[in-house]
Amino acid sequence: MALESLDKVEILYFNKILNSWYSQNARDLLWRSTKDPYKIWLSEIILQQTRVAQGTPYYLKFVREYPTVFDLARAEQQDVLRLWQGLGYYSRARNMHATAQRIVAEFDGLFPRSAKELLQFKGLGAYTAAAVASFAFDEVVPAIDGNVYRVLARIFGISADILKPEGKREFQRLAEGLISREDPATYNQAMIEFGALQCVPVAPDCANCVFSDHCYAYAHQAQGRLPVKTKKAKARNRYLNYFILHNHETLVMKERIGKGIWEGLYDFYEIESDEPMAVLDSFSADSGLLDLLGQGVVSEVPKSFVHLLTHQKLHVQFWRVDFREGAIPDLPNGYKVYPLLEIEKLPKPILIDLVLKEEGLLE
DNA sequence: AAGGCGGGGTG
DNA sequence: CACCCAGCCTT
Repeated sequence: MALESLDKVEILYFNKILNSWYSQNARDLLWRSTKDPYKIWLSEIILQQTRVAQGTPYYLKFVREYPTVFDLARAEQQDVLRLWQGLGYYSRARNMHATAQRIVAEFDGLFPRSAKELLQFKGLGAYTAAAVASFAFDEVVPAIDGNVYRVLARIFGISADILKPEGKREFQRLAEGLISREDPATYNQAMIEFGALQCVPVAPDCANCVFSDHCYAYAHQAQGRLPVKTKKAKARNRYLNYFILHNHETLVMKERIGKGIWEGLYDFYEIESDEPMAVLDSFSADSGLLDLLGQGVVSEVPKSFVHLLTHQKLHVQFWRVDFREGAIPDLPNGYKVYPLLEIEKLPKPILIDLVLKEEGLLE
């Protein structure tokens, strides 16, 4: 479709095609059959940068464990993180918890009804605020996520960078013109669904698309280069050495404090370097560790893993260090001894959880 | 404006 | 292997 000549008739035509497609192809997703703003908000936070298939089990767990915003607000942050474990981007869980507490304390548990008001809460950005206001309260605001950017860029041939503010404004203007005034919620759901099912990132089936006669990208074979997104830096390497200090019934762990990956989660005694290093070199950087190892028994050869994050490539080695009877001595600040039975309750990076299970220290 | 933040699926 | 995913926050 030609963007310059977009008029009322074309907008109506666009919505007619989109609605028709959606009525025949929409998936039956749990959070679509409710108008409860709490559940809609919960689903949107979980689905940020997360596929439906991956997020659905977590949505079910959270709705069961915390059926209302009051239940979530009352929970301990550690329990919320534990339920979130494995989903990634853990700041989402911390922000969601803080927002639930604000909604209860300042708004009697009632979500404000406009996207503009919803933006004040942690974890609610432009997309999520619009999604909640539209889905729960039928506000006429376009919810533009990665799917929608892709659909708009391709059909209308827009080459503005979707990661830059200027580009976002251009898509925002276009979407504000397209959105249905009569049923904005269905319009938003349909756009997102169309991007997720039909106008997919790689190798879309354009020959069998309801917009094939009107799509700029199909006409110009530009599907591969639209939308335009500036590239992100390559992942940097990090080298983590973990020592699993334990005896028969206890295990040493620490909470990750402050900025960086896995904030608020628990892992083991750790030594890190920016380069691959001989194990002995790492020890010399930590005299306390030498003392500890001297009093324990390094019971297994190291196990190594490569754990990929979007922005970091972690090269991780684990050692088991067994202490016989009695206490594990002289731990540095932050490290604590936990009974094995309590380890299960702690929120942990998925890699740490995996190793604990492999080592038979956790069910 | 740029960088940081998880984990899993797909070709 | 690269690329992507119902983005947001901090600096």
